[in-house]
Amino acid sequence: MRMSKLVGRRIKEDPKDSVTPSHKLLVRGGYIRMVSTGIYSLLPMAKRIITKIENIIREEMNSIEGQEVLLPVALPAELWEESGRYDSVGDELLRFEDRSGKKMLLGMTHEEAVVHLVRTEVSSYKQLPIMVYQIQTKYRDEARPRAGLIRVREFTMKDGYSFHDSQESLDEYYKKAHEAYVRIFDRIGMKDVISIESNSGMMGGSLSHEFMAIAECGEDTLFVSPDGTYRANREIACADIKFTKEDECELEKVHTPEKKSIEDVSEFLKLKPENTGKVVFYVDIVGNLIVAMIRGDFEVNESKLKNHLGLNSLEFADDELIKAVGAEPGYASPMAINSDKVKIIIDRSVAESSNLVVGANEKDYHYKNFNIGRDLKDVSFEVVDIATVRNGDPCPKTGEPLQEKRGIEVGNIFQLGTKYSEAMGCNFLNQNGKAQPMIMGCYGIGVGRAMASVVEQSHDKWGPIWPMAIAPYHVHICALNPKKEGVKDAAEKLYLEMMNENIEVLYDDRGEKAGPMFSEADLIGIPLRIIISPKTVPENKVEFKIRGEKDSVLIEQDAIIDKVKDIIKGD
RNA sequence: CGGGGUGUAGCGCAGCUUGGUAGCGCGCCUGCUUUGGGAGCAGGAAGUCGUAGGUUCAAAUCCUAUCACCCCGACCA
Repeated sequence: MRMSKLVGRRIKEDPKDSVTPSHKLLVRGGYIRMVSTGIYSLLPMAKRIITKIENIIREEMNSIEGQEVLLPVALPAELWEESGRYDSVGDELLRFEDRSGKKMLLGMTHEEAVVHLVRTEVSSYKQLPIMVYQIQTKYRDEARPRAGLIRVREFTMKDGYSFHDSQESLDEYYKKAHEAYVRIFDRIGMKDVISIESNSGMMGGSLSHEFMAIAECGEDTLFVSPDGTYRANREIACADIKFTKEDECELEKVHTPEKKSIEDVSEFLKLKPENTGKVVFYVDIVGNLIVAMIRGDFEVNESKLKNHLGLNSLEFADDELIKAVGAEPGYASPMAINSDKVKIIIDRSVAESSNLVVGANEKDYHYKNFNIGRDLKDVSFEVVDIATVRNGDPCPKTGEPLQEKRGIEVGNIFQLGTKYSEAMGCNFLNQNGKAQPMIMGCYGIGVGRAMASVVEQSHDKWGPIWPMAIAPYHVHICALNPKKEGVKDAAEKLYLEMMNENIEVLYDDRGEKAGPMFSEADLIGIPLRIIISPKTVPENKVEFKIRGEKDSVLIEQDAIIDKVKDIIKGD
């Protein structure tokens, strides 16, 4: 490709309001352009990268017997009504009507569509297991797109769905899919990606893993043990904290005027936050009150609480509701709360500690020396781990301090079970001729997000450093001073020879000065650079430089093609 | 959905307080000089100042409404 004709200009300045490296560099390098919030056009070089990522994914999916299909983007609402998700999914599902008033939607995920396909095409245990996948546009009406391609409304996703006649079959395939994912991210050239246990969320089902590209700008927080054996999303992560019981002291009421927060109370009483207990009030969607109690030095993990209660949403309760059950906001404790009306969940940290300071359910008063076994005898409650793990808390597997990291979710795999097949009648006949719902797994990868994640992990201050496997071009030829004797001829000749050898080459034929030409080459980030200039043409040599390395080397013109081919092959 | 902020040339911005010829840098076009890490000179094209009302002799500037976008939070298969 001649750079003089390449669509996609380089931009010197960072785009307004961009924050993350991948956003800045992909825009500045002429890879992506925003059309509307969270909606981007991919320019030719980005399209080349995306195609390469897709092909790697395709090869690996095919290697685990995946069959590629293409399901519709626009779907009838009735399909989603069958699964129940037309109503249960929020505003991120874009709903609309066609000309006749028929309810439609844009697919944000394709369980319904794939079940529609498989339930009519597959009917016998003899055909199972199968996996179908597609690489296709998804639309999600995200509340807040951000960070360039990291969170967008319209994006390309590989989504695969497997169908099984038994849990064992799903387990076996799930493992193979996990291995395929590891290979995919390795081949794409992502440097630091780990799979973690994750929360299944609205997808339903049980076992799930997220593949996280470790990056500063990641939206998820995860905890990893130093040896890597424990890896979990903060939404579900647990820590094995050893609490110690002490001798119980007398319950003592103390005056704590205007001291509502844990900080204020512990400072006022000259205690540490871990000597206190705090109470958080939630309401579920139908208005039931939930009282969560945790030691003052921890935070309630709402997703763990939701998972325990089997709820999709929880909100903080307002003061009216809190007072209605006999508690005093700011001075609340589960003592004397009417436990018929509310569900009381107590974290381990409270159950296994002694002599805590808790509210007295009376303005400006707290109790010292609260002990759950003695002071909560008349109240029914459950003890559950609802604590948010903190950096350095002991790992539940190894006991070593957990490390907190940020990650971009670039892929995930779920065991869906029979949630969709049961709701939508996706059955097969077993060996006894009896109908049974198929057991499903699903497997997603965000393609554009993967590209952005590679940039997050592989760039310097001048631009991206593309891994060879997905680089838009292998080689960038810079013809410096092409008007001088022989330079243009040598560059053109090399360009054509490389094309003949099927080397993917971008050729800067514009005659720019060295400064702009090199800066733009860095900003584009192609792995290999060849500089042809009046300095080296008379000696029949070229300069050769690897992106990300500091110095260039001189190489005979005759030898450069073989050299380049070796590097491309070896990478 | 809550809080904060921004809309002026392709990009980045100034001008607005105190109304009076729409500006700067980069980029783009032409010519000459220059050519190893973002060159110089000369000339040129390009903006209904987000949109709609209003006030005024006169509005980018004042008033009202509205839309779009960004950041933080809530939410997020």
